[in-house]
Amino acid sequence: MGVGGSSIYRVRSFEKEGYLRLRCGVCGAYFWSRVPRDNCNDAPCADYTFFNLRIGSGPLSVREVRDRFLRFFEERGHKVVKPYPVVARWRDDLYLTIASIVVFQPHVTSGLVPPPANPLVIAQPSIRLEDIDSVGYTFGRHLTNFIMGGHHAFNYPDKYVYFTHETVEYAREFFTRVIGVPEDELVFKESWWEGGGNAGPCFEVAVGGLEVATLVFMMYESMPDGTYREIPLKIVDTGYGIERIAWLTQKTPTAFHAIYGGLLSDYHRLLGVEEPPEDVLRVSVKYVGRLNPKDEALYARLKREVSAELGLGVEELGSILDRVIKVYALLDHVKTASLMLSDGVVPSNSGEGYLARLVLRRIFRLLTQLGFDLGEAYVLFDKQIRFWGDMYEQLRGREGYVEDVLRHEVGKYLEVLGRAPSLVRKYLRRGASGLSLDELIELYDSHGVPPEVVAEVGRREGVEVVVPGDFYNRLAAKHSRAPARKVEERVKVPAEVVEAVRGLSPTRQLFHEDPYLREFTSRVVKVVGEYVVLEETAFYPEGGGQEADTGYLFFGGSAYRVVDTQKVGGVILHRVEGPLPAEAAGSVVRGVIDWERRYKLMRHHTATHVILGVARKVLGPHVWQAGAEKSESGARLDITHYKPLSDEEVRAIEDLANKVVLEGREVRTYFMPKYEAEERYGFVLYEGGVVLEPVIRVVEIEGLDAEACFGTHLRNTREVGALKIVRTEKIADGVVRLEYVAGTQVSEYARLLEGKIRVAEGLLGGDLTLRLQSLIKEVQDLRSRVSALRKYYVKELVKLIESSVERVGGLRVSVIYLDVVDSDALRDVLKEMSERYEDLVLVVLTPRGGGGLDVEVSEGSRASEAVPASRLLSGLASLVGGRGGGGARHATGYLAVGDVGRVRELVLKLVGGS
RNA sequence: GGGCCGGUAGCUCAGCCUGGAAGAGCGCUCGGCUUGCAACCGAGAGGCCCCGGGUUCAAAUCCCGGCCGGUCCA
Repeated sequence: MGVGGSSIYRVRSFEKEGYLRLRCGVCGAYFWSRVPRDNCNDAPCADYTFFNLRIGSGPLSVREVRDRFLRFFEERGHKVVKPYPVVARWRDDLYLTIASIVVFQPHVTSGLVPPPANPLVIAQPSIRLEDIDSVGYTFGRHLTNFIMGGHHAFNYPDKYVYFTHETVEYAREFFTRVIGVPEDELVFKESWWEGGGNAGPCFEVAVGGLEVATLVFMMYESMPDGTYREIPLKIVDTGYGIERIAWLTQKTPTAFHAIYGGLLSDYHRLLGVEEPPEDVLRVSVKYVGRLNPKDEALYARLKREVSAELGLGVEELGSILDRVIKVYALLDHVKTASLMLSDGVVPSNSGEGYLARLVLRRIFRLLTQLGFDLGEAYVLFDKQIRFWGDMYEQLRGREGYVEDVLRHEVGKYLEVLGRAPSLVRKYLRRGASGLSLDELIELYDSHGVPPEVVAEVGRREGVEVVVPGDFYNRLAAKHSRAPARKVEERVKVPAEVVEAVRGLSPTRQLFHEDPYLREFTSRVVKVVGEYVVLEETAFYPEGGGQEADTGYLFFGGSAYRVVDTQKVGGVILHRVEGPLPAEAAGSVVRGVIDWERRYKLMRHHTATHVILGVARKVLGPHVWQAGAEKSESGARLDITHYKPLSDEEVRAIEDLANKVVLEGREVRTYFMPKYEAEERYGFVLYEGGVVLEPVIRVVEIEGLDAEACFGTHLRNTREVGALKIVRTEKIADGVVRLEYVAGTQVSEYARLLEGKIRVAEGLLGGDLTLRLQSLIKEVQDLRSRVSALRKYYVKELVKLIESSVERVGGLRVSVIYLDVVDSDALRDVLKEMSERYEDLVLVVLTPRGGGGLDVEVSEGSRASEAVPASRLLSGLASLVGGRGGGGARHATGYLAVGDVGRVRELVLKLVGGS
């Protein structure tokens, strides 16, 4: 395939059309152009000059560019593939669809599954949040959502489609003929692409300072040591920036004008921001290609230079740009959030939900800065949904959900902001002056209070808070030491066993052919220690959230208990108690599974599909499985939902689920090509997890649910018997857990409840409710009696103290011994007495385990000056042994003697002697 | 999934760093002042200091482990 060295960049078209290989005077990269030029024609090396080009196509909308792009490649033998959701549910290493190739990773790129067509073309809505800070400032070069036009060819060792030459020729032809870019303006810059563990050379295609496409030739795997290894599959991975191309053809001052059309004016009007004169934008846009406005110094320079050129005040220009950039950012962010939400993302504090919240919070912050009432934010979403509804079909019909979630998120955001002032004041109070960077970071990191808000509160408190310009960079630096640790798969089968069964042919899965099969015979393939491999088996191996089967293997007149079943590759391993003799290999065994256990598992598994399908119906299509577990005794299912379930909702789910059970819907299981299944059922298929096989097993409950699932299921929902939700709980923000039981476990559960009630009634001696009522009354009576007695106790105590007072050196001293202690009442008395008599020294002794005495010393204010309580106590302790301490008016401790009389004498002596 | 912050009266929180008699404001109850209300003045009730272990003479406070909430980052 002619791969290797830099020759990969020498493609036929360049030679044929007379392109020159040149070097950029700014960035030093090599590039190809038909005419000599000093730079690579891409920002930031070049200014935007595309406004001055004559583009043959005339102005094209985003939709028109997309359609032309698809048609162009369709006419050249590419099959058009329908776009995928922006939330990458088919991947567990990525939350968002960040490029068209993501749609085919990792199942196709790794070679496990053939692509749906080859070559193919797709216009994939994509979301990238890493440049979210720049959105608006660059007038549209950065966007958080865009349509990536990708044509892809997958070259296998035994099937070659096309590679570099054709790819470059397609690009040349598309841009010159379909879009009508003058060929002399077309530049192909040599570059290197890396991502997702793969790498390869690429061309960046630039026109008039604008990069409009990237042509990647994925051919290496990035190794951990930084080197590359060639992979057997060579992939053409291209990305055409549909929005940028539309901008190029429309030559509007910003990409937002080109993309959002009439929405732009609507947003200005709604947000109360005046549209700036066109020359302000025209002049500014020339600079934003070159100056990165995220850098504050460069943004300031941009304002200076633009205002000089226009003869406007820097201040005036600055305030225009600051506001209009926020409008642009809002157009972009609201569209991104709408796409994410309508794909069913539930905002949360983890997972993809967090990314949705991140975008929403930025929106709220921008709106607040523009003085817009957050309560009205939905209007902005509504506009976008209407505007884009016929181009992005997932947006339609989700308005209610978007509005509801939005209201909910605004509420949460306002709550955080509401907490901000007191929080900031707290930080201000404890510091000497102002706030340190660490404190600012902590406020944002731990409490979600952005530094602007901190500064604002600080101002109102009369404290100047300095926010460093690179705050967010510093924050990121603080977080960079947190490598995402790979979740370690729990190893359930020892490595040497895995090694020993490698290469064995897959076990025939009788449990799929007939999930009701309880007994079978099979030849033994291999015995590895306590593990047995059979040719075929009805034992279900743990997987798909269903526990492993147990049972018996019968061999040579003995029964061997199967305690666990696991699957390694396609080989099923039975772990038996008491090893099977090695000579069993080759002979026939009889297997019997523990049917009662298995049937309970099947009931709970099918019940789980029912509950999920029903929850989606009751709560809405944003409900996704976030985890599940089925056991013999019950099952639980975690679903994404943005608020806790009400009792009514739980009841509705339970009722509808039982209705589905009663209706006796068929549960069908079949194997189906992956793409056909996705087309038919959508990505709800992957509720239980991602499947990396060309043919997937689909379990479908008629009219309710279809999931890719490995588990064993009932034939009909009627067999579930009955369903009872026994508990719901919010396990994380945006995730609700449902626990339920099915079939005979419902009666088991009822029995459990009954048992509890019976035990309680046994303890109470009668009817639960009646006895509780009378008990409560009894407790109340006892309480009032106790408080009456306590008053008496207090009075007696006071009498005791007063009658035992001895005068020593101008102070009253009382040493009393109590063997029944009501410590709350005692403390009250001590406090009161020491306040009443300022010359009182009061020592209370109570018995302590081991023969010693607990001591509490309480003194009036004057007494405490003469003989501080703690000194008195330590004096005692040093004489008789013990420890203790406290303050001048109160001290506690213990003494190592039990002789009250002796202690009394010592106290009198100590007080008198001081 | 990980980091950080928090959980004390009905509510909002202080006290925790540096262990020694559980606090404030609002709300509540009663009384005073008022034609009445609000305000004001006075008195009072209200606490498993999230749970479980540990250290200590002594834990709201220190240590360990949980639970719950918040937040930031993947």
